[in-house]
Amino acid sequence: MTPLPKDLKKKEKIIQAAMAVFARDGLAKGTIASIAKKANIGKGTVYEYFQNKNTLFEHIIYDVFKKLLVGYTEVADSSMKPIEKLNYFIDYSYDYLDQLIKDDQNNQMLILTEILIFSMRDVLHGKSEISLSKIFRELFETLSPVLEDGIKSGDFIPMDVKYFSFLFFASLDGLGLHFYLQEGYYDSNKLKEYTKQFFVNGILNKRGEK
Amino acid sequence: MTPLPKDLKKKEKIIQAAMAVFARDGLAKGTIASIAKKANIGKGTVYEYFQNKNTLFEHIIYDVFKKLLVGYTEVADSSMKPIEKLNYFIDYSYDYLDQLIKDDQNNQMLILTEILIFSMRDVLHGKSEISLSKIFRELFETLSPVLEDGIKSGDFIPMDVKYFSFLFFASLDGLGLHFYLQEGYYDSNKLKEYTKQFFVNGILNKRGEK
Amino acid sequence: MTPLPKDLKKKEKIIQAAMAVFARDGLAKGTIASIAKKANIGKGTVYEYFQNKNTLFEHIIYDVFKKLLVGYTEVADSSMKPIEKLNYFIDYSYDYLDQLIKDDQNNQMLILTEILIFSMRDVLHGKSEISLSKIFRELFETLSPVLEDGIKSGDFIPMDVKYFSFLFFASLDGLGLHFYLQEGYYDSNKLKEYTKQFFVNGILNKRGEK
Amino acid sequence: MTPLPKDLKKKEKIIQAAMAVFARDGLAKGTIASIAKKANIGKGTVYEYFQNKNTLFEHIIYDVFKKLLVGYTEVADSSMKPIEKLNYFIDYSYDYLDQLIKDDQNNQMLILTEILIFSMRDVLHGKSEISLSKIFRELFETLSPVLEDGIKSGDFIPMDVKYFSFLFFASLDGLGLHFYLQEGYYDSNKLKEYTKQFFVNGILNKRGEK
DNA sequence: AATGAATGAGCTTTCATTCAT
DNA sequence: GATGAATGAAAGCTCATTCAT
Repeated sequence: MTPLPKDLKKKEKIIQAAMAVFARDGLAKGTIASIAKKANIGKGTVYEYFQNKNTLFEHIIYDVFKKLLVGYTEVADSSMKPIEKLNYFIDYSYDYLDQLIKDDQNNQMLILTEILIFSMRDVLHGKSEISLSKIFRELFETLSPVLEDGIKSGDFIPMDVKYFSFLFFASLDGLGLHFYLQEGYYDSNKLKEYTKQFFVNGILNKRGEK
Repeated sequence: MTPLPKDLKKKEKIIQAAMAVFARDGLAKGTIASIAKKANIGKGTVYEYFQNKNTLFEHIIYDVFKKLLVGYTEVADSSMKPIEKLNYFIDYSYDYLDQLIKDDQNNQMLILTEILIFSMRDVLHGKSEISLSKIFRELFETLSPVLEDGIKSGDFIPMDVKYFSFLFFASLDGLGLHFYLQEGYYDSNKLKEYTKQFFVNGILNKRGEK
Repeated sequence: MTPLPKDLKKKEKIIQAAMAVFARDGLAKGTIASIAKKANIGKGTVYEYFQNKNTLFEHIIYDVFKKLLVGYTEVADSSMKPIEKLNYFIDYSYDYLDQLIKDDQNNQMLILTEILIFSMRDVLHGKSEISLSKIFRELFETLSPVLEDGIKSGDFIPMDVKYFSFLFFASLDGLGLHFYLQEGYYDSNKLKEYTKQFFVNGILNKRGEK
Repeated sequence: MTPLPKDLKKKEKIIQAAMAVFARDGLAKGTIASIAKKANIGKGTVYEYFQNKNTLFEHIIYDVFKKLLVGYTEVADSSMKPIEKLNYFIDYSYDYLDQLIKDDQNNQMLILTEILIFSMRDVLHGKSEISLSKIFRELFETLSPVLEDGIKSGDFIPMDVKYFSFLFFASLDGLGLHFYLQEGYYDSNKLKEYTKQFFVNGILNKRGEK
């Protein structure tokens, strides 16, 4: 692979530093100064790469979503059967969650929540350039083709895939948030099994049961 | 009804104003000045009732949870059958959500999210007096006795009520958050039905089906 | 003795409380609120007895000086011989100092310094009603008649009593201040002896020495 | 002479401005805003050079003491005889006092008093990093070697140099304070002579008088 | 391109003082 | 007379952003 051009590398370094800082201190309390320090660059340099603090955060959002999209799309595009895919969506989500929570350095879980509230505030004030709710929907709908396949093949019961996808991701997000908040009070594997019980069994077409 | 004593009224007025401001601007960006202005009082008066900004926010948290707890506890304590209660938990939640979303004045949905992120940050830094994760669990566990009754009566399949309660509330929270974020892109009634399909049907003991 | 009228008693109580607070926190940082609390009265009541914070402090100054004046005047008016009186001025001063320093409650030493700096600032801005430098001179000049007597009787060498009085009190003040500041690093009795050596011996008319 | 590097110059400028402001208004009432204005810089810039208001004042203390120490040490290290040195200590002090009083711009006399009360308060609360009473003692003890020399050479009577040094400086400080307070009511030269009479004659070993 | 010194708007918080009760 | 709730001016301090180097 060709190495990233120097500029991109520095841009990436700033984003990484900013994620760590915003996660620790929040978007409002996190300062450009500490981001610059963490990135080992000058304060002014941040402004060479990003218009302002908000823009920087929007780039973080973009980055986070890109990574999420790639991950879920890979699962959706894999050669597994629909049922396996759906199970894998859940496994993948819980693994991802575990990984986010373990990432003490960057506290990505908090970044996700900052993104959430930033997006909600954006709905209210509508200041940012990009439509954040649309980006969320894009993510949700990585599940839709899987569901459609499953319905076609008769594995899943008929349903509105748009709604199920939303239900699936929104629920998982809530679960992730509160799981983090409860700091190991609940067992991740047990939750995963319950989640599968509802979301996978809930739409399985139990043909053998007739 | 006897009116609230004058100071309680003013304290309440401040909390209402603060909720509106924090919802609109966030905890960090929302200023005491604008809270005071919205409450039609002097800046200094806020400090007569609350030690500082954070304490004020913690009072809001307390208020919000109290209201939630009372609501769900009432449902749990009602004379309905377990299945009806579970359904009603969902109906109640969606009604509550609708009401929160419609409350343009106070944007309570955003307050809930601010509470969420405040709590998560609290897990990270552990500064506040009260254990916020415990308060959340208290809320979750309003559902537990309902589930236990249902299991005893044979209406529900055996399950770990602690986990199901968590799964239920955490998912509903995620759904609420993203439903707000999507601003009517999804239909609330359709979502409600789907939610019931998974959470109610998912634990029904289908005796008649053999 | 007839008891003080109720008002005077309360005025006195406020002054006592104010002295304690100003000594501990300084004139600028000491608050009316804490004075009122210490005096067990309402904040507003302070303003019934004193126009404002500065006036209150000026009353303290007046009180402190009155006490000092009375003390030194008593010594000056006593039936001792001039040499004994001069010695006693020093003894009295050191005893007073000891007492001030031991008064942990009120830290009167700090009050004296606050008065000093208040007076100096007054010289600069000239805001207060009373001439503070004149009040200091009044205090200084309690020593003058003693000196004049001593000169007349031939006990003391001829000198400008006005200057010696100033020298005497100003030096003692400096000694008191720095003695307090050094917190027992120097021994009070040893200092007292040195002080006598300079100030008493320094003006003795050593007739027997020829 | 090479000019000070730019930042040292600005740091110095801030200290000068702060001295003027604190002298005029006191440490508590003097504001960062007025310091910045006097130094022709922005408010925030003050915080680029000093952590906070107290730290700034501590730097002033350090500066003032350094200057005093250098001055008295120079006298002590000069090639004069002990008696001359002692006389010169007094002359130097009165000259310094004259100069402080004449410095209308900075009112250094008031700064010294602010330092004094700051130090006393520090004894009470013990917040500052540096031991202020120790710094005062360092200053006092610039006189000690002079006295020791004089005793060895037989010029001075035997005495505890530590105590005499304290007595000397503490008295001079008191004299300075009250001289300032009396605004020319007393004549500086006459006071100087009296001071010499007590402090120099007081310890002279009058060998020829037998 | 990279920097960090400089800045002032803007924040939280304190508190002397007022005044209705 | 006594009170303390209410207030807003005023302060210390922070930090996003700019800009000369």
